[in-house]
Amino acid sequence: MAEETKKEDRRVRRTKKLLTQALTELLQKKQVKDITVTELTDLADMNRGTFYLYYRDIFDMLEKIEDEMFSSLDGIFKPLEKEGDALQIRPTLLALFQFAAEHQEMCRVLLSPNGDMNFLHRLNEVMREKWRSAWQTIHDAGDDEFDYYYSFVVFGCAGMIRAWVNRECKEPAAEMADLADTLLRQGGLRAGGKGDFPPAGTVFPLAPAGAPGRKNRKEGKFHPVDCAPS
Amino acid sequence: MAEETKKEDRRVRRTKKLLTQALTELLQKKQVKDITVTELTDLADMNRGTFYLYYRDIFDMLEKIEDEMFSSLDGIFKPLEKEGDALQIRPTLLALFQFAAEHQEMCRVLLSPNGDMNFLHRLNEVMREKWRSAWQTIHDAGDDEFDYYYSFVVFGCAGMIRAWVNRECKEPAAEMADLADTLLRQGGLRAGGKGDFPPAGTVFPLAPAGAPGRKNRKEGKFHPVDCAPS
DNA sequence: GCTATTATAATACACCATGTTGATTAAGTC
DNA sequence: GACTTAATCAACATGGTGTATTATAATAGC
Repeated sequence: MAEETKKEDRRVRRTKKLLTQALTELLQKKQVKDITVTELTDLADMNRGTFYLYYRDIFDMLEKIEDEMFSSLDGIFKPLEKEGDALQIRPTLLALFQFAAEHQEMCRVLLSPNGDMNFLHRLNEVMREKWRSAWQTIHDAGDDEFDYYYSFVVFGCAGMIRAWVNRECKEPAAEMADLADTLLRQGGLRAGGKGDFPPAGTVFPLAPAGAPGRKNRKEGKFHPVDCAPS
Repeated sequence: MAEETKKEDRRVRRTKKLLTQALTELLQKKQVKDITVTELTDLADMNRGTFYLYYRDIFDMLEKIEDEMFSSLDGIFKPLEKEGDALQIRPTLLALFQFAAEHQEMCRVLLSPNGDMNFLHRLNEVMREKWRSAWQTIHDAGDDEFDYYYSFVVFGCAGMIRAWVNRECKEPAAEMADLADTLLRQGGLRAGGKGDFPPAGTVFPLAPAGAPGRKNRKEGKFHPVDCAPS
């Protein structure tokens, strides 16, 4: 990952930065497949040949950007998984949402309709082993169930992140981590409910226009659970 | 959607079918962006110009295929949402997994690393209103929370489907619906657990090599909950 | 079965982004 | 200030694209 410890030439940094900015801008308007190298370098105001000095094509560039994002994500996770230590679900969730906030624009683009499935795939890969230990600690079930479980969890969190960055990360990351934590522990239907939770098999009537709810709602706060200190 | 009620010419059906087959085959090996019209029609053994009679480019073709999939999904959902009737979570989940099984190959491709984010986006749109009523029935929370909730649910289910179709839908759709139902009602961590579920904030120790669990596991069955009759 | 209709094949064409090269100029490093 | 490296510029062959035109085959309707 960090095979280039020595700092890059200032010109290289500048070039890559300009290209990344231009790509981010273009991705707001059009799909990746419709972006040409010509228009990218044109927007970045540099020679087209310069692009090929670093990237094979637009998709390759996107992948390299994701590389950097994931190596930064690894950096966030590392202190949480010292060998022999413990996996902490809440701090891991918090780290994930902080990561999303830091790379807000790119996350918004990558999880948008024009986005990149490979991003989700790689996120899945990265998270997998982190959750396996927690899963095995409390479950009898085998690998198959774990596969479905963690796929649900990671994709579910990605969905939350998608909605969150689309609202420009209005809520603090800690709140999102709390919400995700609650969803994971209490279930999507139960979390935040009124208390009289219907059992499985319950048929929910279609809510009328002036539906109940949303009155005694705490200002900007969801349903905080206590948080494990790091 | 069904703007063409009159049956298409047999030749048209044949052409579209051959093209779809060829595209599905190519998508197993390479990314959408690397597939050319030339090689597609070459594989389908037809003239290149014929492709342009129906599609603008490869991506347009993929989108049209998704159109047909979603209209079929609508067909599955319709009988479940008669006006004035009730939204039934479990049957809806079952319909979703049956839909995925029917379009197994295409779902596998669309949710793969080479897949299409727009597919997830459209799935999100379709499911949104179906869950809102159930949400409002039992929650005080407002729209923001709902956004995060349903994004979590839909993406989470998509993750499960992804893992499922990657295993060639080994388990019956009903089992997957049960598992999803349990995940939604009891939470991802609690579902299938040993009973002594740790409270929020618990720190999970990293599981040792020969971890406990996976012994008294029921053959091919997860954790069935009772199912609401339609 | 015959005819009118329509889809596909066959071929040709201009267009443009691509990817690469070699020489030149500019910028950064030490 | 000299050395090193990055970015520019111009040029080029390549290949897929999208479209048009004509010919041929399959289909649908009666």
